[in-house]
Amino acid sequence: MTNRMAILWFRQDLRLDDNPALLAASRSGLEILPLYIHDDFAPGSWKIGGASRWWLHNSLQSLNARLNARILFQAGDTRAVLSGLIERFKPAALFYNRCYEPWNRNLEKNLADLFKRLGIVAQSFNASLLNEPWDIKKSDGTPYSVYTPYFRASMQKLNEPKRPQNAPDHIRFKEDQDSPPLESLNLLGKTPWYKKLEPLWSPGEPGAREALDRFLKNHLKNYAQERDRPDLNATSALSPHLHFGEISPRRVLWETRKNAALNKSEGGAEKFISELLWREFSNHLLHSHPDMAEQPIKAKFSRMEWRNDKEALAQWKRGQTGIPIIDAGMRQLWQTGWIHNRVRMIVASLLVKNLGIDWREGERWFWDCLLDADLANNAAGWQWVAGCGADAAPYFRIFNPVAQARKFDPEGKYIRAFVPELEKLPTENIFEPWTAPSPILSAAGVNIGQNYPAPIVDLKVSRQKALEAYAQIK
DNA sequence: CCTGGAGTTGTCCTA
DNA sequence: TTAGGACAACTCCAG
Repeated sequence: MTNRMAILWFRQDLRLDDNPALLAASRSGLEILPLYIHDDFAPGSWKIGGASRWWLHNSLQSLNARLNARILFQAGDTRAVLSGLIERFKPAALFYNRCYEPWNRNLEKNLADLFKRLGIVAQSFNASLLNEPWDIKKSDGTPYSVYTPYFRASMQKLNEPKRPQNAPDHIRFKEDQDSPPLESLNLLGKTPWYKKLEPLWSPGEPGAREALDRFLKNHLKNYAQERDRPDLNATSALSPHLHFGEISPRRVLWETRKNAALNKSEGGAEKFISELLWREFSNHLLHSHPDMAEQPIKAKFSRMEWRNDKEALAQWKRGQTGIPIIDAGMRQLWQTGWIHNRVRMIVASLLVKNLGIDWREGERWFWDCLLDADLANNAAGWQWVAGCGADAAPYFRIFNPVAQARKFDPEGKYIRAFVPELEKLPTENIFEPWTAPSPILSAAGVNIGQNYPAPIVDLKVSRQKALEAYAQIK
């Protein structure tokens, strides 16, 4: 005999607003048992990274508080946990939202069989994307590989978007269960390195909504102009919130359009929505190229011979390359768990094109350090920079980190924030301190090779080498 | 099947 | 100082 209860399985949808699985569960009239399973079963290098673990811990804590501390926390094999709970509670139904990593897609397929065998009604929903990756197709039925036509096709579907659904007024929980504490998931390591993140971020649904509102109020209007400026806090920084599903992309789209109509911010809104669609496009690509995180989309790139330079890689990771904008970016990543998008491109370009190191090394480092580490977005970004993506930059497009810094950090403010040893250099010298006259260096207390490294790579020479290497595999 | 237009994010040189 | 063209062709996509 079945209980009048349902399991609501939370995954990358840690919110109450516009959460279709939660809504379906609450409309079912059944008593709800909210469940979270920590099962770090991703293959190879894709175990959840250190920074993401901190975010997840805090996001779960926030969600649990919003659910009257009713979440049942479980660690272990998802199939085993679910079958055990189904045996024990005999729920009438199970509700969850889908995930899109290949291993999660496979898990969901396997679970469908399990649920069938156990005779339980399971319903899954899309809470993470505006469109399902497989719903956008060219007229011949095949997936897109170029962004712009993908964008146009998606926008047609989004002309009449579904209105985001508010959280249910009332949730009827199943009677008290003994639940292991959140701490039993062991998401936080012993070293409290993550203390430094606490003043910077607010994981959880309320923090996500605050970030959206702050962005729309202060930065949407000028987004098209200011989005590329790492020295301004002009981006939404919603990426970690979106990754963990603390805010719905439909909510973001809806509120953006509302704000744009009220404040005549159409230009900024269009650009911002286009960024939201890049997230969709990455998931579209991941769906048509499930091995995209490991293998170049353009097959000829498997012929590329990358340099195995452990020392240069380590210097890049630590922000000790001697190129200020690179070091600022890599230190921002290490210190804050996030990098401005423009700077992601610059540091990635240096690693892949100037240092000649395999893009997958950078991809893995980002995976461990980023709070917004997301398989589809991370892989798509790295493949784009490396030139092996479906829709990549022409191979001769190699960022010059000095020119980029001059253009997008014109006063050197961003560099000074993360590379304090260069703080006192005049702005005209801060972008390439190795060319500064020695009296200026001394006056600023900078001693190249002593308290700030000499550049580990000659930008001009390495650019030429990269052009040749890329010409080779054409 | 053919055709033409277009393709996130750049750099460097020249006039 | 600044604006425009070269860098290279190739693939994608819509009609």
